[in-house]
Amino acid sequence: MSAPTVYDVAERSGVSIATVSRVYRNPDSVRAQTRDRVLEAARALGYVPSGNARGLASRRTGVLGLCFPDYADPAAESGGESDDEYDDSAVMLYSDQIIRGMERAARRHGYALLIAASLEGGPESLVAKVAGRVDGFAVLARTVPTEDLELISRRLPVVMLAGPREIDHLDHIEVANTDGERELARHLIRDHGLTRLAFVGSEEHSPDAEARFRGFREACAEAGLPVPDAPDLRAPMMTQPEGERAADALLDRAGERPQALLFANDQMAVGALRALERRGVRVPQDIAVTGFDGIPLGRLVRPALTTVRQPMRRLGEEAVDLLVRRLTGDRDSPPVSMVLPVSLARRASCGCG
Amino acid sequence: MSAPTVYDVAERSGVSIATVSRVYRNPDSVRAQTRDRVLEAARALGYVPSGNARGLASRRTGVLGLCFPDYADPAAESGGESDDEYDDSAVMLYSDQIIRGMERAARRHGYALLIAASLEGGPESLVAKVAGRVDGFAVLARTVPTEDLELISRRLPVVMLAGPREIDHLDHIEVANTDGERELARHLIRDHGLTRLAFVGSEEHSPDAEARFRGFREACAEAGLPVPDAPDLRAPMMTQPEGERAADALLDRAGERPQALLFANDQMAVGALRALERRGVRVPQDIAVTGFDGIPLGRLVRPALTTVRQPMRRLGEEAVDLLVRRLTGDRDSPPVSMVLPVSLARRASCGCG
DNA sequence: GTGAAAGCGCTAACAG
DNA sequence: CTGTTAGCGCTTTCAC
Repeated sequence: MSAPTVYDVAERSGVSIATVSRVYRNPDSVRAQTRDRVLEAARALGYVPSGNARGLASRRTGVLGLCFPDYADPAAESGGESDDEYDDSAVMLYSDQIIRGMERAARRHGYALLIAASLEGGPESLVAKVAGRVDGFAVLARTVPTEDLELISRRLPVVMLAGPREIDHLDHIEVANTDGERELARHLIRDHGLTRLAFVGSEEHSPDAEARFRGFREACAEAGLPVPDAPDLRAPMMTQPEGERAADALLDRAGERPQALLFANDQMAVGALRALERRGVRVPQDIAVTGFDGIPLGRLVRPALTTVRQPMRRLGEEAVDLLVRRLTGDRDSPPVSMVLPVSLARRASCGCG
Repeated sequence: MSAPTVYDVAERSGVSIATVSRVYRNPDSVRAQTRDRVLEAARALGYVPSGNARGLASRRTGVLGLCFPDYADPAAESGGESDDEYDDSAVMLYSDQIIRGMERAARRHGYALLIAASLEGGPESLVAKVAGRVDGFAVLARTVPTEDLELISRRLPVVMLAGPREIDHLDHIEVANTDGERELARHLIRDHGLTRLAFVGSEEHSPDAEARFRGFREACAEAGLPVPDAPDLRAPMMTQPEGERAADALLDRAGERPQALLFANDQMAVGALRALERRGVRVPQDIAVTGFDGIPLGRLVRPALTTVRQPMRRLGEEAVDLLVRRLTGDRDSPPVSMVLPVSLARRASCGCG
């Protein structure tokens, strides 16, 4: 009943355990005939090398990891209102895309991928579990307590994804939030001739939203428009319902109605679209709406949402490449901080397409 | 430089390694004061338990696995023609959905998920790698040589996903291909009053396509329509280009033009849509088109594709539940064969919506 | 509640 | 090219 080991295979094929090991590790270092005997015995016994034992002995696992928060999914936050029309089988989450990117890249380098979403703390926390079983791993921003990361990163390569750099000496990859929003606002101003723009940020501590707001300000400054000190509105959370509420609030304000609503993310923008439709305000004729992220849902809604697309897939790939670099010698070159370019998706909600 | 171990922690906190181990495994079995000392020492040293060592000693990893083929993605097969409009960030692949389902379920049960797409064979094959590092795993149909599975399943629980049951004594989950296609055809016949239906299958050995064809036949029989012995056409592969070709071929045939084209999968149906548009044949007015699978792309094309949606997400969840059952005692109850229900998505391409 | 000792199954020098 | 010999870092009886 208990699984066969190298000893069983060695005995059955009349060689030593070292040779069995070699057959699996470096087949060419064993005479073909011997190798075949070993393989045959292994086959007969149903032998499968224990990854744990190998890992223990060789101090490497051949596995890379990814920790992501449960809530890392803007799309998942929509909560109760699961429009059957947009059932979640269609909605690709951030984490899904990162996983895909990492999996591909990992495979190219001969690694497998271990994924885990945040559980609860304690000594048996998520990170510990992952960290103990991989050669290196990526963490989506704010998934893991900084303190834990600090600790773990002393023992194996860690790369932080998205979000701001929380720990100086860790490798870190983010997207060009500021550039993206600046370009988006610039497009609205220059190509559509809009001048009264409103930016909706977040009350939550969101460095991403802040960076985007900075981009917005820069575009205003460039164009000689008034440069706001703070977002026109901060939503309590960056969800669809809050976007809906935000749109209502902004339109109900006294004074001239803005010509464009720039939301810090797509979820809110999609919510806003709904509010505007309800109020009979036409998009983009009466008002333009934009988001940020490039979630697939943005393409499904009407009008399709103009937004800034984040290259999540590439984020995952770069993460793996970085980890592999660290694992293959380059252990102590200075920490990398990489900013991936984003791209503007001009769709109907701003008057394009 | 080398990572601290239980010994280091034990020494620093003045206890034995057994106690250190207990703190991580069963905190309550250690006096609070002792525990805190240990935890503090661990923290100070940057101690992270080695998953490999734990796995070796305890004979369990707390990890479940998934092997999926590289080509498991109907959506990925479209190959060269990457319509920028449908960039892949929007396209959720089967494997992505299964991963998501498995990850969620695994997390609920306290497991992490190890994923790996097929690499190459050899002793160091994909399965071996995964199999050696998990407590049990799921395999997408035809990812892994039957022979290997046969072997491995002697040592740990394996569940096969989708496709037909290749190995009798393995747990197996599939979707209701026959039921789904039957219902789809019935809908065309009863609700839209169509009588000349053409089914496009595959030349490849595809039990799924065959099962769907059976459903088609049953619906025909039920309705008193002629029951074909074989699909009206078998495409060499179930891809978009082949679907395009198939539509052309079918329309070029002598005799009355069919009123509906039922494709064995969405990819082909999407290709067909393109062919029909090119020829100026209107869908659904001149001819109805249906697919099978429920890929997101089907919702983006115009007209939106009527299809049968497979619950991939649930497939993943059920797989995990099954594995966990096997891992918690129920080792030798007879193999399960589960068929998940599918659902009809009536959209514009059949005349609905 | 805590310690001592014996492996878990493999890799990694080092010999031969 | 193959065998010998130590561990890798932890869990697990079994004592105390």
